[in-house]
Amino acid sequence: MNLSIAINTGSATPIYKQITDQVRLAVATRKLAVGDQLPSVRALAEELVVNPNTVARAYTDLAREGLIESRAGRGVFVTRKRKMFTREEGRRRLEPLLEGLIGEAMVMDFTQEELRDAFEKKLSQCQWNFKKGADANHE
Amino acid sequence: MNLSIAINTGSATPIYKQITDQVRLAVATRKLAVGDQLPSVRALAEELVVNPNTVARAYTDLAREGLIESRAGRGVFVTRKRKMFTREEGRRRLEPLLEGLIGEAMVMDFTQEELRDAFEKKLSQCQWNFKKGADANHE
Amino acid sequence: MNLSIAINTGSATPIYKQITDQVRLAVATRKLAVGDQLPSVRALAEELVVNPNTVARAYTDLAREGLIESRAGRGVFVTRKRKMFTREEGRRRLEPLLEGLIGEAMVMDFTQEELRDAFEKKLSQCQWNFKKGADANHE
Amino acid sequence: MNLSIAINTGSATPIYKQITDQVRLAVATRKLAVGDQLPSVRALAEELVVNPNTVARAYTDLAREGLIESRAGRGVFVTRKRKMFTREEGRRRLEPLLEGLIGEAMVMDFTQEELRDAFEKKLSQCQWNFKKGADANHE
DNA sequence: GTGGTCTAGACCACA
DNA sequence: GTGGTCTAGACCACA
Repeated sequence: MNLSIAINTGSATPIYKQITDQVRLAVATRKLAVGDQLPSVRALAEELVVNPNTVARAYTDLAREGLIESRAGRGVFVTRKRKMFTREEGRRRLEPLLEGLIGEAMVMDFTQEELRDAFEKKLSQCQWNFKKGADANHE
Repeated sequence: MNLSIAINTGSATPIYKQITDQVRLAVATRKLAVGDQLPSVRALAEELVVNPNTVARAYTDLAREGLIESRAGRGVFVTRKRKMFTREEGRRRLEPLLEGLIGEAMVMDFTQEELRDAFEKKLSQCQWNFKKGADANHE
Repeated sequence: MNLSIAINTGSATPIYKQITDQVRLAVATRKLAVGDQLPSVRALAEELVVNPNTVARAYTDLAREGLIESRAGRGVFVTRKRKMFTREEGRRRLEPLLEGLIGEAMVMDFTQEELRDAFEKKLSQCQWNFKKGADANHE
Repeated sequence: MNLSIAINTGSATPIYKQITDQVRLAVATRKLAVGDQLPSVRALAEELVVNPNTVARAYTDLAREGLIESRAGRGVFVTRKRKMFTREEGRRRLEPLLEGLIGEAMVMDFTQEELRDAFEKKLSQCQWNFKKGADANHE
């Protein structure tokens, strides 16, 4: 299992969110592929030294997003990504993240160029569906 | 005082954060200049019909960032913004926000191009210091 | 607050699901209108004699569906219903419920007519968006 | 033995339930008649490549419903389906399923008409006893 | 041994 | 007083 997650207990972002964010990123960067099994709730909890409930919470969130699927008695698996949300909803959910990112960069005296560079650099590490309309068959 | 803040009580973003974000933006876009006075905690709380604690919390955050300064008995003023974070620290803090944004964009079925467009569009709406240190010669 | 929820602790359906189902139905039958406040997590937990976490879990699910919105320090409110999910996803989620309903009716020796009657009767008590395309302005 | 069961290990529905559902459907659609023999627990487990416990669990459920009967040393047979629930009990058990279906349909942005269509479509794919007691004269 | 649900109770963020 | 997060630990469903 090539999934390595790092938790920062001192951070303001809740642990469960750190987990979901990193799993999503692992999928985006192809570190996790469709069909791959994730560590069991208990195993990951032990590894990260957090409560199993916290890991379960993260997994539940990811499952609700359709990114993973948990099968009782068998484990948790990465699923084929489906188009779940409307365009509208997607935009609505992205907005505060964009504003938060830009606001934070501003506060920390980044220039627009620096922020753009950081953004592009991160983006270049990811390889999720490139082409517009690749999911066109999903209404 | 040309500061106009709009609070959306229906929003998921906490009120105190709506205030800090808008003050920061007002400074970034030069709607507020160094030395300008902000409304008092009580005055703003009354104007926005929110709890004074909430305004106080926002002002405290802004003061900690070095963006405003509260001078006892005289009021609250926009101050020279000091650099609080090293580049290194800044990047470390930006990282999870970038990752969160990208992960969410993937889940929301955006393509990389669409995310980039949304990012650039948002960025173009801001007009904060383009060049490093542009703030410095402002005092 | 005209919301009355009845929990059956003996049932196979988890408590949190009984809560979400009944809140959804209350919205569908217009017992709850947009903007209405739901009982606080603690209040409902006390009323139903269940753990606050269980109520919180139900509220979290409903919030993720976009049916309600919880505002820290203020309470939980019914929101304007938005189109969140793609048609595709909607169908996918409805399928097992339809199959479960029909299968259960079959096992219990209902005739198709009886099931249809029960279905239509329940449906007639609901009054959510009637017209096709009422949500057309979304996407 | 014209019984063919297809297991979807990727599905959210537990395997044991996939089995019971398909056996019930086979009986309802007359693919399985009273007196027909079902594969043994071990044989079916091997055929489906699932844990024998899982098949046993499914058979136990079906036996409890009175749909099949396991005769020691001889095998498992389809038996006359006895009515296990009174109308009253039946309706009580159907209620939450109906409410769950309708609530979910609303959340998924279906109109009442669309839900009705989906319901009728699904119903038309089943061919269980149309008339009350049609089962009785089958023995 | 898997994951899912629930309780009891602590502590924090927000208003 | 709101809701949100996390822990510890029990018990159940499933394989």
